[in-house]
Amino acid sequence: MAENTTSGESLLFLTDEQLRKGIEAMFFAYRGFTADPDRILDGMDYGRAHHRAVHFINRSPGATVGHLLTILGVTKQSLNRVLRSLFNDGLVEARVGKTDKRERRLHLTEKGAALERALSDAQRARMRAAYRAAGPQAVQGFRTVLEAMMDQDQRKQYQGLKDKHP
Amino acid sequence: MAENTTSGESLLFLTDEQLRKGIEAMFFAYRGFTADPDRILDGMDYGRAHHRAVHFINRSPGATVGHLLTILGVTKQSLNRVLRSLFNDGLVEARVGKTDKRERRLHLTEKGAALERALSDAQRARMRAAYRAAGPQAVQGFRTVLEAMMDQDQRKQYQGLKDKHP
DNA sequence: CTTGGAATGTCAACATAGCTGACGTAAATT
DNA sequence: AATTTACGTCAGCTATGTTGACATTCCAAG
Repeated sequence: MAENTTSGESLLFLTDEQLRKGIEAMFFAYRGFTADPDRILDGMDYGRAHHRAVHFINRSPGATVGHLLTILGVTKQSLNRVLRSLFNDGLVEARVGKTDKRERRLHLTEKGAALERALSDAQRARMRAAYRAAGPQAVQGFRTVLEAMMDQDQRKQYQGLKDKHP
Repeated sequence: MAENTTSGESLLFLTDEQLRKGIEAMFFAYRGFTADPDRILDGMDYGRAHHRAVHFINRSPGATVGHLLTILGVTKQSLNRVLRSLFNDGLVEARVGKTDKRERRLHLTEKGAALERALSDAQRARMRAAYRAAGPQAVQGFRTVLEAMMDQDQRKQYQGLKDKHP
């Protein structure tokens, strides 16, 4: 074995050059990742922020505004602008909380669900193609590295994302 | 084998739920990915756009403005605003092209290189930690999936990024 | 040699999506 | 009754993107 090893394992994947390539891969891949939904949203009065809101409302129906705020990591003023337009256009509706009437539980309307479907179909199609081309083994690694790249809090939110929420 | 298979290979990794988790992983991971440089830039008069410019100028010293434009995928007006401030602050300098005098070949100054180092050190540190935690096998998969997720053009740019350019 | 087009800069105007700060209201909690 | 929480909103600012129009310089081809 001519390679530089530590405890039997090559560390060549930790060179600055390799890390740099990883950084650039993230940059270019993220562009691809958002390209298709962006194309759909372009022309409508919506943008990436609306996409994210609709995505997570669909993902956690009945989520409160506060919950959405922590997931998206933006200010309430910023989110509110987005939600307002989604309300006005009838894509999202808010139901007053049962136990706590201050809360507004968010739900997609049929129209909102349709947009969400269009957006996520496009995004999933790309993801599916990439997954299929790369194979299950690679996908496993992909997910592992991404998870390791998150902040603590983000990782928790990510992992706890199946629960319909608090 | 109790799993659903096609040509001997489980396709469970292509379910909508798996794809959705992949999408969300990209979302949260990208936040982590940019968090550290953003923290450094915050307070200076610079933002993510400056980071990207400095990164790619460092990566391909002598690159022309046009080259940078195609890599970054923004308009010249947008890039110009960024470059102007980098010039004014003495982080980047432009040398007139030897053969084609219309071109401006971009280079980092010592000061610019210092900022680039600070930013990329931070970003690489996170990447390194993630890589180390995930292991070489996972990193391989990570890169494979990301590459498959890019657009054609982006992939070419990504792959050809070692060349010091035309 | 002239001319067309390429590489670049720049002015102006605008949109999106983030931010801070301040204030208001209703409902829950103490 | 007083305080805190959840949410909304007004106002203003910043960063980064966009179009469109126009000028300069210079290479390259007719």
